[in-house]
Amino acid sequence: MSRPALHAAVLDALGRAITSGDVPPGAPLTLDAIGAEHGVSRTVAREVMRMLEGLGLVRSRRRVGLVVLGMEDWNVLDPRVIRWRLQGPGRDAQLRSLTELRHAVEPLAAAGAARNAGPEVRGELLDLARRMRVLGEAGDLTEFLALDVRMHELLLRSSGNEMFGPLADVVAEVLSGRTHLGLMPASPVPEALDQHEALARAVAEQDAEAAEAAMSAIVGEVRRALDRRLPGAAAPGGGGR
Amino acid sequence: MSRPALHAAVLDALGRAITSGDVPPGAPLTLDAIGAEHGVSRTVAREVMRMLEGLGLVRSRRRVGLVVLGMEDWNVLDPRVIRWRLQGPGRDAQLRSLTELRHAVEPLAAAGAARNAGPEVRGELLDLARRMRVLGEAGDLTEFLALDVRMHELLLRSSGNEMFGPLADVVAEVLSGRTHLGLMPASPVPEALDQHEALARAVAEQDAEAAEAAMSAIVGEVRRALDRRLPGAAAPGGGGR
DNA sequence: ATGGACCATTGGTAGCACCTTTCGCAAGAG
DNA sequence: CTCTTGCGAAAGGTGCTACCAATGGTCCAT
Repeated sequence: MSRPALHAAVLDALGRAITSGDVPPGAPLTLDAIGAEHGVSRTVAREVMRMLEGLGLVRSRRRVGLVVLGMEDWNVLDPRVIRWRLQGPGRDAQLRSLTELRHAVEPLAAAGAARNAGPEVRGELLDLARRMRVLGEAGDLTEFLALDVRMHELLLRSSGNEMFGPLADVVAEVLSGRTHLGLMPASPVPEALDQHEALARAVAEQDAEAAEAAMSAIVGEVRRALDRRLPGAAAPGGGGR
Repeated sequence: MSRPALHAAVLDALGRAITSGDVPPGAPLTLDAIGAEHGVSRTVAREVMRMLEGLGLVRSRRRVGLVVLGMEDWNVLDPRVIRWRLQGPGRDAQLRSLTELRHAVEPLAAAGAARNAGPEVRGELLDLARRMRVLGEAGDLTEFLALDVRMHELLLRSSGNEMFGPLADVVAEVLSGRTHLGLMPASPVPEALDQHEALARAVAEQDAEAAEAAMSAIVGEVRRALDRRLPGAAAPGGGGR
């Protein structure tokens, strides 16, 4: 609280309100209204507005104020937007989208890591896989989650592609969201442990193809589990509008 | 130019300066300096700073001013950061990274589009492929580029995953950058035309697997062409530091 | 319908009080 | 003489208020 979290607080409130659909697209806001609502001055309201504008959540127009934009204009890849959407009603859809994104990116990242990771990273991966087995079989979900997150982060950041690194936060959110939402079995299934071990070994042996396959298997399994638990929009064959 | 564009101009200048490495990480800026440098008031400088902060380019600290952050903190997925990096010295690396990202995402997006796209989109895709062949064989690179961009955009936006849509801008940048950089042959190779046609047909027939394969072939070819023209960091087998 | 006047609201500037953080300097200890 | 400790001052972001300019809806008059 010692931090001047003034901007952050207002930004968070507005961001959540918009991404949750609480403030629908097209709704008009004004700086004064924001200022009054949150008890801040016009200046800070303006700066918050600039940030929201940067995130594509609103657009500022003279005489009319701030117009809330629709999801098609949002910077849905921005970590803040992701986090906001992950709370609020769009959570399931967001989780599904992010998992598909993971399915796209992580296998390639694993392959890249197999090619680029240094000996230190390779060692840590093996160590992580080993400890995951121990903790997984012991049923310690919390610690298991931490290792899981760490492994994926390590791979994304060692992939040699700086565009993949930031997705580590996303993966962390998805994994922890999945765990805390009770979408995980009480104890990780043995297959998951095997797959992570295979993944770590593939990277350690610099076998890009095997790493890609292993990661693809892991995320694919996650995706299938998600579809099983959250029946919804993914029904194939339905024509769009 | 009718727009005041004051913020935008300063933001652009600062963003380019930072992402190009012209202003190195750790360098100190102050609001007053920014204001004086660009002839704007402190307020504008502050709002620009807030946007830069939102992009992860700088961090504001009391008494010290704005410290420029390193690339690991940048929001490298933000369209503005991408655009800035696409100009300036990091261009090649950026092009390579983005192409790899495309390689990750676009095949899945194509598969999604095959499942989700409505008849209207499917029709437009077929039409696009047809016109691409005509223009490609005529050697009209500019118009060809426009159609190419449109096709990829259509697929990304129809993929049913809202996380993929924003990447359409990225793809557009990459494609146009590639063309304008002379990385394209004077006339598109027939294979590319065939592949795009196969892609459009696969989506039209709602054959997700074929669409994924076709798109993978397209982007894979692009990637290989890029590696051929820009020898560099991608050498496999080299251990990290 | 069309043109013009009005005015709400953002865009931009200026200056102020406040508070945190850092730096420099001085004094004392070893 | 050097190193540590502590204190005070300055620097610079944080937040506020007040003010004017620009602009584009809105609405009225013709």
